[in-house]
Amino acid sequence: MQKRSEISSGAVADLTQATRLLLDDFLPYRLSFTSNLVSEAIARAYEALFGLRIPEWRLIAVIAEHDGITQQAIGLRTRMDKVTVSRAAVSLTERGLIERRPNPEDRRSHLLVLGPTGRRLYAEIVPKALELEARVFGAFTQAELDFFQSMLRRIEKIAGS
Amino acid sequence: MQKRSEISSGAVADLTQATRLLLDDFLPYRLSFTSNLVSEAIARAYEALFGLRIPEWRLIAVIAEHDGITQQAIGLRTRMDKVTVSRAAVSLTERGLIERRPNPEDRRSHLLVLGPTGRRLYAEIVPKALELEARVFGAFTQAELDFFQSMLRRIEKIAGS
DNA sequence: CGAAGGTAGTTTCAATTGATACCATGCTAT
DNA sequence: ATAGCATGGTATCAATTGAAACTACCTTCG
Repeated sequence: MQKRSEISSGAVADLTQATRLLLDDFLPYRLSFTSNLVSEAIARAYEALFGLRIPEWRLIAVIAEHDGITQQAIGLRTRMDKVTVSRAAVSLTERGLIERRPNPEDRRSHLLVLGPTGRRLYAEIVPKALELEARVFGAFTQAELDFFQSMLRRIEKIAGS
Repeated sequence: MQKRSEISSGAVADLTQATRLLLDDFLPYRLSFTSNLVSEAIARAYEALFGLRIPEWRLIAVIAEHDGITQQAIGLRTRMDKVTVSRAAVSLTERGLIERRPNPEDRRSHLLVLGPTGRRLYAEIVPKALELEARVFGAFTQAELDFFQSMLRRIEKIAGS
């Protein structure tokens, strides 16, 4: 397969060249493509195993890691819309997985904590999540994974500003 | 920041450990997070610059690269839903950017080609797209980018089956 | 104080998405 | 040939999403 020339070089000049095969090597596209593939697989698994949708699972994870966090802090951290966070929080509360405690410092907000049931569920989820991760990323060396992680974070820094 | 242990090792055993900081280093999450960040930036730019949504821009790119492709082939190649492809094709036809020729080999399908206007637009889009790409990925060396690409493709192979 | 403006979270609504059903055409086997 | 099943593409509908308006509370400043 032919390779596109370097991104930052003057590759653009030769339109005939650029006209062929832009999309396949276009990194934003490639990244989105791969991410969707992985996300779909994960989403299906969570839905089937625990009846959780992605935002719900993320809330559980974040709350488990940061007990008593507020919804808006979750939004900041995960970049989920506050509406999405709100809906997931309501749904998880209804299912008895999390509790919303009043925030003594600000009565507009709630502090979210896992209830006993939620904590138990989380303990079930974690190994399963790692297993799913390993199914996709288990074939790579630790060095490759570290590098991949660090690249993702560098990209985030650049794109997120 | 504490680092999670290796994926494929028995890290799961220590729940106290796993209970902290699962999400931030969880690769499917990280991947989706980064991808969304980049996609949003790109989508905004295309919308603002050319009035194109992502599926439409993808169609244009694929058609430019594969003149006379059918909708279903586009769906296969890009993993876009056939409904999404259909809508984008209709919209682009209405805007006079592409033409749908009858397929002599199968009267159910159309062969999509860029019209003159579409071709001109594509010629404008390409350099802009490369520029956007460079804005996010320009800080990396070619070796890093190649490696990143190849990892994405390996991940696709594993997750896409 | 209390008016003015800001923020946490929810509700509402419109847009986007994808599953499903559907139509027209194509293919295969009798 | 034609009956029966498969496929390209479109239409319909229900679910998901996020923008904007709204409510309740908080903060600042005259």
